[in-house]
Amino acid sequence: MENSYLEEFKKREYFNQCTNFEELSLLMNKKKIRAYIGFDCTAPSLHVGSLMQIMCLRLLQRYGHQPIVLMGGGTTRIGDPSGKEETRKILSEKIIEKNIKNIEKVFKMFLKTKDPKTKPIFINNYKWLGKLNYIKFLRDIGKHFTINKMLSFDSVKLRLEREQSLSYMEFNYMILQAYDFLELNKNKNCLLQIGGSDQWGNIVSGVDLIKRHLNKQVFGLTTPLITLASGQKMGKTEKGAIWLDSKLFSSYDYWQFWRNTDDRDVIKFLKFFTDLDTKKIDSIKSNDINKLKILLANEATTMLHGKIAANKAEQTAKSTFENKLVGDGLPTIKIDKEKFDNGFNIIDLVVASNLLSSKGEVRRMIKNKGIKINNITIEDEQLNISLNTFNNENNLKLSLGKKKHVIVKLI
RNA sequence: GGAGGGGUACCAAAGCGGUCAAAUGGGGCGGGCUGUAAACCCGUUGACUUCGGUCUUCGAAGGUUCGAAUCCUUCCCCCUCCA
Repeated sequence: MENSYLEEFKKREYFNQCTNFEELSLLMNKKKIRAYIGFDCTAPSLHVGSLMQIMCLRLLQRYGHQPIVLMGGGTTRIGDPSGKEETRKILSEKIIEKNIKNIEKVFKMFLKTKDPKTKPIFINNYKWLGKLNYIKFLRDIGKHFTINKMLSFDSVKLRLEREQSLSYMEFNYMILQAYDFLELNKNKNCLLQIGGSDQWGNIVSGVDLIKRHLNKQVFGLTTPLITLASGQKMGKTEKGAIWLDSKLFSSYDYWQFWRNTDDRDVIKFLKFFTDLDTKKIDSIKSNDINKLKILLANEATTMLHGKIAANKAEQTAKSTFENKLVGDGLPTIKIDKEKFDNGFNIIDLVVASNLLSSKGEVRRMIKNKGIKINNITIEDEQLNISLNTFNNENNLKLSLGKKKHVIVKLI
């Protein structure tokens, strides 16, 4: 009988490959296990590109297993060569520490932390990588790796084929990741590593290493690369990453991100990024795709920012888009009342609101009919905004295009 | 170590003494259509401007010239071939 966790894992289409699916299924039926996913600490937070991995851990908890969140504090000091065109920049230790703290917060939003049996274990691989003894490491661990095999991994092969340089440091990344798994197995009895499909080689290396070094069987499981209808990669838009951190990306924007999902991706996203029952999702035949998008936005936002923030985002969106009113969840900027005494030039106002950063850009936008005040398109760049443009609550809605709005408030 | 090729805006790529703030494509942004979607069409894409212009930008620093992304010198980086 297929294990229920793995069954749902497949239903949600998280499944890509497994080192030994049948055995893993048997094991997970027999007992609750610990599984880990490693996260890179290069950035100050995680973005939606890591969301599927987070959801895997969340799912683990729902079935009574315990997730281990491995922070790559040590490996971040090296840089994974996988798929990268160039050598990564090496970050300072201080920044890495700061990043780790911030990233942990993300997990505390997505994962339940009360139940001692399933609460996430946070661990930083710098703990062991930082004090490795080179000679000892080569003798104990290095002997299990052959260069022949290492050269055959895609991450290495691609770099060599393109004749791009691959430093010895980066070349060692997979050994270190394999060693992480070994450490987690020895000290935390971790039996499974999950990761994105690009991690397959590294994961298999860990499974092999544990087999050879401890003669124990452990497992690896990978998730597919998410392909968007638009052909882009999940998580990074041209404007920047969709951060899982309200300081870097507001809950309103986060809600908007999901609300604006491509029609073709909606069902997929509901499976990937919500807890909604897969049967229910499959049975949805809503001819109103926009309702589904709102559902998706609410579910996804609630998970990260909480129900209150999600509701507020929905209400704000409703009043700004449907009723064209001033939604009070919109970002607000405050400006001294006196500055409007002689009128405040529209161009300066847009710049002051941070909607745009250069005056030339504002002029262009005005020419293109992209700037509105209280839903009225601005035609004249000489326009001065006076106090009577504000409503009784001393507010004014300034819009750039259809989707970006700020409230200017007098103080 | 030797011989060549190259570094141009967000990316790719043209330009190879003035007419170059720099063709073209992609991307981005705005408008139209729509459903806060997609596709499509249009505009726009260095900064400041009293809209006359002014300033900064073609790997870095110098130089030649009335004038340089374009020519010369030095330096840095990348690639290809040979050892």
